[in-house]
Amino acid sequence: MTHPASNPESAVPPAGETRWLRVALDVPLPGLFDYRCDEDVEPGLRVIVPFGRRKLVGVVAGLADAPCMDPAKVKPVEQVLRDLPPFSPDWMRLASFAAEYYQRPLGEVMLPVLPPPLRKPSAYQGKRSGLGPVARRDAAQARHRRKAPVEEAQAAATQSPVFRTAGAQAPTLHPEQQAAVDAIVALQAFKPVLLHGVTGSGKTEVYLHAAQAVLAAGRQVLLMVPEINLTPQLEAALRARFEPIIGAGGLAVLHSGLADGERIESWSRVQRGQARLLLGTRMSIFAPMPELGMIVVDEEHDPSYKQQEGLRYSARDLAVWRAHDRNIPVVLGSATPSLESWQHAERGHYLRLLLQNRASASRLPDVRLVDTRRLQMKQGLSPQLIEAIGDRLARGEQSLVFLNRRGYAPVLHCGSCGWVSHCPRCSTFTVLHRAEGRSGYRLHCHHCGYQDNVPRACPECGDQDLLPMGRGTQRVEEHLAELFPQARIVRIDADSTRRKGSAQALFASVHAGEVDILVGTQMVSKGHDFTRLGLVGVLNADSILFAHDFRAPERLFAQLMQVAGRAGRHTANGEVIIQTGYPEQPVYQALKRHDYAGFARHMLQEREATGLPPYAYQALLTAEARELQQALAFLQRARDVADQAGLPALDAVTRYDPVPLRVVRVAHVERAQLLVESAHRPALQVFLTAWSAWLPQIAGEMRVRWQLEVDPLEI
DNA sequence: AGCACGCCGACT
DNA sequence: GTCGGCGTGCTC
Repeated sequence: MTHPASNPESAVPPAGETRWLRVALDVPLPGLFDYRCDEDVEPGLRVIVPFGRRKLVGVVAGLADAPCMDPAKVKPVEQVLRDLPPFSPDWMRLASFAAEYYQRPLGEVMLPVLPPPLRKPSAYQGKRSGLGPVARRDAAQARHRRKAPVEEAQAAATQSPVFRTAGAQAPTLHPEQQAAVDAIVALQAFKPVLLHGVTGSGKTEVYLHAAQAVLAAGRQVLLMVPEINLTPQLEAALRARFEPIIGAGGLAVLHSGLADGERIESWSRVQRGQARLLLGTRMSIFAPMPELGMIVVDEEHDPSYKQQEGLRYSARDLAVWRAHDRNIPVVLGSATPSLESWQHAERGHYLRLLLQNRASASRLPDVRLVDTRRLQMKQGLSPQLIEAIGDRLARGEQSLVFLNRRGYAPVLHCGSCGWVSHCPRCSTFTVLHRAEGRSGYRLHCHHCGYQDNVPRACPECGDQDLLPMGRGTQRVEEHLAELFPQARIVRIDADSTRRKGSAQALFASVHAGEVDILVGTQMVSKGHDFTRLGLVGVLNADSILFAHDFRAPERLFAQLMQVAGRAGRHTANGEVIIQTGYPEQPVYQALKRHDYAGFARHMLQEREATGLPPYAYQALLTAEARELQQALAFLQRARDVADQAGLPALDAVTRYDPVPLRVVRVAHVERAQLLVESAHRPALQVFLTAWSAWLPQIAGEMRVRWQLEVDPLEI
């Protein structure tokens, strides 16, 4: 490159022609980066820029009159990408808010949310790249449509015949649903709506009717769901319902399971306004939607809305922010709302709409608590549950046995010396697994993926009598097969569905009535409407209740309510049997009464008394190092800095002591954390902003990896 | 985070 | 003699 001073008239245009750009790049450095450019560039466009020895795609965050550094050191933009319209100001505001709120550089928000090829310079440079991935995809689409319009129309017509015939007409709503739709449609501005509907009450129909009104008014709709892979039914239903209104390209889908090309297509169609309805997982909160008119967050309490790596955002919280920013309604739906949302509704900040009745006119299932303390259990199954499963079998109905623990047994144990199987890389026990599809057992670590053969004898004392302790889904499945040899049993968990498409196939066999007893982890609790399922049995619920943090009861309630909701949707007398050693616990008593409101009231009182969320706002600093001591020392210094450096809002922020994580070591890395908390969100925010400026240098000196998580879900 | 430069052990 | 370990320094 020619130096401007040595050769002013060649490489560098006249001073008046140079634009100074402030560019967001995906690098862990604070702030924006200056570049010069001699074409007209609007904020929101992507550019390819040189950065050190590599090239990066960045987003133009703004223009400046002058660079923030020596102009001679400012490099020129290599290429301005115009394959998509510039990101709109509201998209830029959303990204800026997320960056500030979650304490990360803007580029670490803007770039990772793009479909991967849109942020790779190599997709635009080199002989095969043509005009870039968007143009290539557009061309391929056009070719495809020219070549095979007939086949495509036929494929669309034959696809999911059930929904096509049944779904194109919107079903009539019952009065509660109609009232909810009317209330939502009447909103002309920002207003969060908490749609509290029992399982099976037809929340989805409310979303669809409300969406239809927004689409008819010419605006776009974002519908977020916790997981999309398990519910292709919803996509098919949306297609059938809305394609007549918004056309074949009017629906787009966005989730991490899509191939790059598919993601580019959805992204570009919504950004250009061609797609009018976007169905997606949490990542779709960052989709550019220039005419967004409503956001729906289905199952808003679901922890999947919290991103657990990189930028740890809550898609639900961002949905509320984005709706506020755009002054549009946002609908949060759940049978078991998060306590945060419930409290907003209690205070009148959110409009609460209630659906109390099941749409299919079936009753809610009876919930029975079986006190396991006074019972002779058979392999973890109470006599009551065994009898109930037998009854359902005799009536030709299905039963679901829910157990949140996969594998055969949680641990292998030596009866003579007390040795238990453990992971050499982690501070965890290894879980005994029966090999899928083969005979024999293996030991698995659920934290790092380590696997080992089962030792013939105890590594400590040589005793040969090693026994599995406790039980997981595999062992329960095995025992049920012994108890009910005539029953057709299927197990659905992360192990039995590892192969791609196998989950689909297993669920299909359940739906087809080819299964009598279904054994599964939480995978089975989401979304599925099993028509012949009459009984749900819950094993080992207590372990969820006591093993975790202060949100455990809330999560357990939601999970059990959801799994209980699988029972008796279409059968006459659905029943749920919960085996517990603590039937008097409020969470179980509330479940028995189907009393979310009572449970929430109790929990909120407890949270208020103990000063926990939603009465406090939290942030968690986590450190990772080879030795726990390093991690703790880093956190202690971070805390000392907070205490001594005169940070803002100090008196409004509680700093706790650094503590090791519950599972200290994972894959030879030891972890600790430090909690900070405030009753005032803005106070916590100003504190965090000042505090986090100190952290990189401390961590650099102490050679520790760290991350700061705002509004952590688990502590 | 990358990616390079830079100074010390086991290989053709 | 080199290939390669990862320590540390920089990126508009």
